[in-house]
Amino acid sequence: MKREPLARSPKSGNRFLDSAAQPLRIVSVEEPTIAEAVLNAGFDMSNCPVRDVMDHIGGKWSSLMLLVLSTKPHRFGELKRAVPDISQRMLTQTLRDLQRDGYISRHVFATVPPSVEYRLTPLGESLMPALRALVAWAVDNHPRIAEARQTFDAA
Amino acid sequence: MKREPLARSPKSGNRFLDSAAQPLRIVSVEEPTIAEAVLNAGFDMSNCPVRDVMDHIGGKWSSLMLLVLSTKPHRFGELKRAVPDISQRMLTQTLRDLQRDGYISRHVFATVPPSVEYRLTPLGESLMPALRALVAWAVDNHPRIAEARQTFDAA
DNA sequence: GCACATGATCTCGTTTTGAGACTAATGCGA
DNA sequence: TCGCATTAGTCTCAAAACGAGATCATGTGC
Repeated sequence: MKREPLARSPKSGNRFLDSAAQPLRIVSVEEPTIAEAVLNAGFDMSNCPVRDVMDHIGGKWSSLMLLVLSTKPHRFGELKRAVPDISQRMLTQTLRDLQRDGYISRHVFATVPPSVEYRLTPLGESLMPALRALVAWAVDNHPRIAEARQTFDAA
Repeated sequence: MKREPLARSPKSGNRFLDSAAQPLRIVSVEEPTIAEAVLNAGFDMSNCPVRDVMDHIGGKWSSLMLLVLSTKPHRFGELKRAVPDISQRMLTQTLRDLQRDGYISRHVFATVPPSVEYRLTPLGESLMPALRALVAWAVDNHPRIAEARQTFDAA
């Protein structure tokens, strides 16, 4: 259990507005509250869906799983072989989290040995364009990132 | 040990499928390898840029930082206030990782007390459209996810 | 019997994250 | 002048997440 820590308690709340009461001295630019920043980004912070969603699909294996499942449904063992360096433990957990959030569905076949198939739900499908866009960006800009990293590490 | 509290050592920074050290096992006969799956998704797995990039911008705070910085440059303290529930330690680390990968730049002003400003680089800016698309999706679909989660937890 | 394959869980140890105290030089009020 | 706040971080320690491997139940082929 204890699968909850990922879901931040709502009352650990973000008080974005108290910053408005803090005038700055040195660099006199007034700062936007998180509410503003986030509104500029195009969403409402009131119940912070961003972190709620991003923390899940941004998990170490989640996006990779979704990507693999977007090609066709996979069984547990297929996924394990498709992503060789995921531990069985994390595979189980990632799949369950994805299922819990409604991105994928799980179908058990009472064969012997039993087999379990995972596939994207419509909700999961609807995420793919945005996810692929991010992946495409990653591919295009990976060299630049590698270069920046090298430069940084040299210093 | 390997405390290295803040500076992630360059060598440990690449623990995701180091393509050189751990070649993909193309063992499966009947199912698509990760390489195939990922090629279908539109990129080359040979040096796995996806996890390399996704694991960073998909980090717990990275995307939020980028989002906030996309509105305007921020100082350290501003960021801290803008995202009240990030610890100073994680803020420092997130910013340094982002800087290392070339998403943001860091400018120190020798005022007193000293101030440090962070801002998006052109590379960071170029990521924003894709990131915003993901955020937009998150906002649009958050209710569905919450519902799925509730349904799942009920069972 | 015995090994094998399935999907999943348990235990253990390592890595990453979180909470909070602590640093430096200086400005401010009392 | 004492004390306290400011700046951007660092340090320590505990908690959480993660990884590797063993284990489980069960039926098939040998």
